[in-house]
Amino acid sequence: MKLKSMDISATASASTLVFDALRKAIIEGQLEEGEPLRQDEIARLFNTSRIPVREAISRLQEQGLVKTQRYKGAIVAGLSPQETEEIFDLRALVEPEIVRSAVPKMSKDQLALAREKCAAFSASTDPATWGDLNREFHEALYGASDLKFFQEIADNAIDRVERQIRAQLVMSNGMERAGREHFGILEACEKGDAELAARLTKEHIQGAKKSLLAHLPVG
Amino acid sequence: MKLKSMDISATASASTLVFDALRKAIIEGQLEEGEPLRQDEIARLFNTSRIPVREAISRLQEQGLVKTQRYKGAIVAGLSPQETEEIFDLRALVEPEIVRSAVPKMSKDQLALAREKCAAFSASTDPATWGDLNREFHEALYGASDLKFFQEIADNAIDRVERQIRAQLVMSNGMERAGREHFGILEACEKGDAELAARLTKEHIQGAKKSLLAHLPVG
DNA sequence: ATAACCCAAATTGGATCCAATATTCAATAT
DNA sequence: ATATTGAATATTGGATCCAATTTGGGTTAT
Repeated sequence: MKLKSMDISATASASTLVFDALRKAIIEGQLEEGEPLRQDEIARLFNTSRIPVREAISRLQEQGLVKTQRYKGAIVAGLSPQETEEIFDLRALVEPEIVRSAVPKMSKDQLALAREKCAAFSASTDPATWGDLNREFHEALYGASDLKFFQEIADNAIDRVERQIRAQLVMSNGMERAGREHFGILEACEKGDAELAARLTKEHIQGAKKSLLAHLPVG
Repeated sequence: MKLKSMDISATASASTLVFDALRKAIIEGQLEEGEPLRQDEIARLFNTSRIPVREAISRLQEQGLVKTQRYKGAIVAGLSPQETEEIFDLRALVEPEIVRSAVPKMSKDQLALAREKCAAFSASTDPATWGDLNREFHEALYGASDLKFFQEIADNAIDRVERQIRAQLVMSNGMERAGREHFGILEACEKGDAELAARLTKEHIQGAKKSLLAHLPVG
């Protein structure tokens, strides 16, 4: 009998590793907005040449996470208040559709996972983990949806405002409100009420946007 | 007095040139779905090395226009009927919002341009130009909107289904219907009726989707 | 002292070369 | 005849080197 072919190694290419690491560093705020990305420095950090670094940077640019200028290099992209607002509007348009399509397809296991993530988020007292836990809850909710392009867009939109989301969570009662709203969305999913879940998701995002804009320079 | 530094040349980088050329070739259907992109061959075509080609391909992959496999290279990405349907659903969600936001901001000149593009589309008898003219009309409509992320998404979505759009236009009465609907949308814009323009845009996209799916293998 | 200028250092863009992997096809065993 | 093996070829991934451009500091003229 023949053995099943299984990719033991599954080693990603160097450019992908660099891409993932830089993306993570940017959305987590370890690299500040406007900070230049020096190819040579990054290459040394990852023990590679500049070739994979350049490929990673060009992909990051395509995702809007960095901006590059010819012969001047790449810097971490930032968002104006208007741009931030637009991204939240985009999320408020797209993500309710993802939830609506996901609700009728959620399995017991997926609901259990979502409930677990919801609880973990509400229980966490370490601000450093809030961003990840928030995202894990939303991903658990969206996982049952088969709208993969919608999810791509939501993922990228969240990437771009991840820093603002984290700021919003630590703000005033941001964490408490998010926890409450998550629970409401989860309950709607458990009841199988796709319309309600979609509406609450939209309100959740719009609420986050409002509370964020209220604390922004221009408003 | 010193001269202002102005980029006379404004020469784009080789990777950008390759990227633009490949993107154009893919969405226009000159490169067929599934066709492999050989780095060496493309490099020779553009008189460059493979480095800029690889950068271009990685950006195309990020946009979903090609798929790559490690050590196997890139092929032109295709869409299943389900994926095509999802992209049209995404367009039907996003593009009406762009039009809605654009209507109150349209200048006389922009309206005149849109009318011109609308007429050019309806008047054209050369199927090879229909895709471009269709796109130019929509871009003229969307131009006044300041929702740049929404437009990025619409542009990419249209890129991915450009081949299907072209097919839809040459199908049965696709061209005639599109011309009529374009005119309706334009009239709503000229009246300043943003709601109507948005609704007609949504129906325009949903109609194109339906007529496309009706002629697709699976349906 | 200040502004214009010029040259060296830093940085990016691209070309060439080498390594790793996949593919093809002929040779061989069953 | 068919399946398997293995070497030759093709192709991609990455490293190193060179060219083009920007940047920063020192020099000089006013």
